[in-house]
Amino acid sequence: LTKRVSIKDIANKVGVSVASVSYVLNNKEKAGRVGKELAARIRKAATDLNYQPNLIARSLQSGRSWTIGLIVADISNPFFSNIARAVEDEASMHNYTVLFGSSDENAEKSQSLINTLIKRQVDALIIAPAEKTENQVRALRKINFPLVLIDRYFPAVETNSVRVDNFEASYRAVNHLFANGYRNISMVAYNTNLQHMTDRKEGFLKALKDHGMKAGKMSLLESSYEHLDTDMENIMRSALDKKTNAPDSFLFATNSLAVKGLKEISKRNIRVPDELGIVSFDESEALDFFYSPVTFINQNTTAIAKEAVNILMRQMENGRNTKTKIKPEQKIIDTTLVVRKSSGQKKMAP
Amino acid sequence: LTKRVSIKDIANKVGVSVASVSYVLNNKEKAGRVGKELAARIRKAATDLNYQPNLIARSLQSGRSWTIGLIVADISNPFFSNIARAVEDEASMHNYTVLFGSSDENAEKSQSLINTLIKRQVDALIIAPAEKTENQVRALRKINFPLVLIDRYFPAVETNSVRVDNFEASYRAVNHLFANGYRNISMVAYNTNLQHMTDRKEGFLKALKDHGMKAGKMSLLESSYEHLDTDMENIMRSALDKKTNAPDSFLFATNSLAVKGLKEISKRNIRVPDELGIVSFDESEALDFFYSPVTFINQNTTAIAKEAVNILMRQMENGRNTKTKIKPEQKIIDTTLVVRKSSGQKKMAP
DNA sequence: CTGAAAGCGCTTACAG
DNA sequence: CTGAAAGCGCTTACAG
Repeated sequence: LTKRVSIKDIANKVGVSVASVSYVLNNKEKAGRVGKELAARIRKAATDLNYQPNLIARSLQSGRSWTIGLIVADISNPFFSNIARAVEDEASMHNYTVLFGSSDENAEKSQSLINTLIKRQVDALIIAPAEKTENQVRALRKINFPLVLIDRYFPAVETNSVRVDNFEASYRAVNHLFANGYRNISMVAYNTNLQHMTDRKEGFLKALKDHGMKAGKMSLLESSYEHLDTDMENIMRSALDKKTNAPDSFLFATNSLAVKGLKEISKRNIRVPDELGIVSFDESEALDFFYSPVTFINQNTTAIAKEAVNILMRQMENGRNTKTKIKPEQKIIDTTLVVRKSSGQKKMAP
Repeated sequence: LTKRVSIKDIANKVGVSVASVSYVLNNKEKAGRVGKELAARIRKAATDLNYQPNLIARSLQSGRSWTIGLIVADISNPFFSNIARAVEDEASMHNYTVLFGSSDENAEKSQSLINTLIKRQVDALIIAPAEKTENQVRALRKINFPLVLIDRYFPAVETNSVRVDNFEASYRAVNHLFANGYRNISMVAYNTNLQHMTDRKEGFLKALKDHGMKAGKMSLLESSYEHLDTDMENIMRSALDKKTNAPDSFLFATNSLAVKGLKEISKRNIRVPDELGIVSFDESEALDFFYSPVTFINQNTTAIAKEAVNILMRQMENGRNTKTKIKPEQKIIDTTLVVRKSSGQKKMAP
């Protein structure tokens, strides 16, 4: 790698001090500084030498890296890659670049990513926190580190967060299924204690109750994240192959669960929606291409990402101007229930 | 944000020089340096103060940022988000972190991303280059910047690259369709001059020729990237609604094209594969869930990403040890044709 | 209008 | 065994 040209090289070439070069290149000649003619020569030299400022040096000096860290469960999951794209776009509008990492829902990995990103001096973090990382978030709050949680959140930790109303979204989905004639509704969720998932489950259970439907042992089915494939195979088999009192509809709590569940449904000769209704959280191509396009709860990933970045920008700006401690913001983004064929009117058994 | 603790704070607390602290924290006490007892005290102080080294300062000093830049067309495209994930994992094994950016197939945006990443002192770049960015790659080569192209490449530029044999993959796909009775095969591709796309088109045309099939004006259909939706609607309409001599099969050159194409096919009452055969490049959930699961050419994204990172690691290592200029590596990763229902035996018209 | 100097947090030859 | 000092590339108050 050939040696990069620095401000010093320009100074030498023009025969002037590095200070003058720096002022000119930062457009700070005002302040009664550097004549027009000299400024022009400096700029020309910079162009001629193809000078690119070393932002690392500038960061060390200024204490700002103009970098945001993004930690999600898995960047290859379409929900998160859509968020990543929107974070990238919004951050770049504010001259920030994004460093990312995938936690794999693992607390240790999450801690290690946070440490790495902080050592790299990111100015702020956007985190979709994994289970059991509550204390990691608390520690960040304690040092007053600019931070916003997305998707998931910890009710007991006062911090910025952007998410949807998961309880309400589930509740509404069940209402919809009920209105279309389904009476034996099952939810398939992850067996995690993360609050957003708990909210989805509780919204589901509350809706069952409000409609006078009982929650039996087939109502709330849970899969682990680590053994998704085998868990989902078992769950779907025991539900779909049940002789009596089998579920007549499913609410999937995430797109990853829906994908696995739909594959099991496809294997069997079940007519959707005639015999089985389906609703899922999250947008995904799988839902579009399932033979009976799947009704889904659309989370506006772009809005979530945008809002998260903007909260950080605003607070960092304020933090620089005032000494008063900043009050955390909790933002709820609206969801939309996109109704399609999979949850159409149930055909009653003859 | 509370002030971060530095090596100086530790030195003050223990009553020792920053040099000693630095040596200990870098496990360089050997070299006849710092007694065991002192080293222990320094380490304890570091832990007590919750010291995290400032990697930006270290980078400025060492000239290495331990950061890799990744530029793709769009991080929210599953092909690229899978690559991003694999790059992340492989890079992290070598203690590198990843900065990413999406070029949107736009040469100006690509240049701006390259500039940003270089100013941020990334040690190397992994780029899926957009059209008309050949000179950007040349400029990087000229300053001997560690670089590897993935997915796409420029035949006229000698540089590292990792990709598949696109010509061969297309050729094989056509062979497969031909063997299953299809004689009026269309390819749907992007209207770009990028070589990987040209290779796919040429493999297709060569196979037609070798099987004695003529390439008519319905054979090679091209969509723009910018107006994908409307272009694909038009392309598919004119092909599918043709009264005579309509295509009996499609080879889609990317998953994004396939998704749009399959939606148009779904709208019509066409039986796949009886009336229409389909093969696509790239893995995707859409292909799995199409009512007739789609045969696809699987590019091993993990292998591509891993290989790209490893080429960079190897060359940076060598670059540090020798003065001899490094020879570029071109690596071809094998593809697999995953045969499924959509390209099954064609039913002859009665 | 302009230069010399200090400093951001670190590493590492150089003296003792 | 240990400290003082230079330097990575930049910015910015301080003197002139």
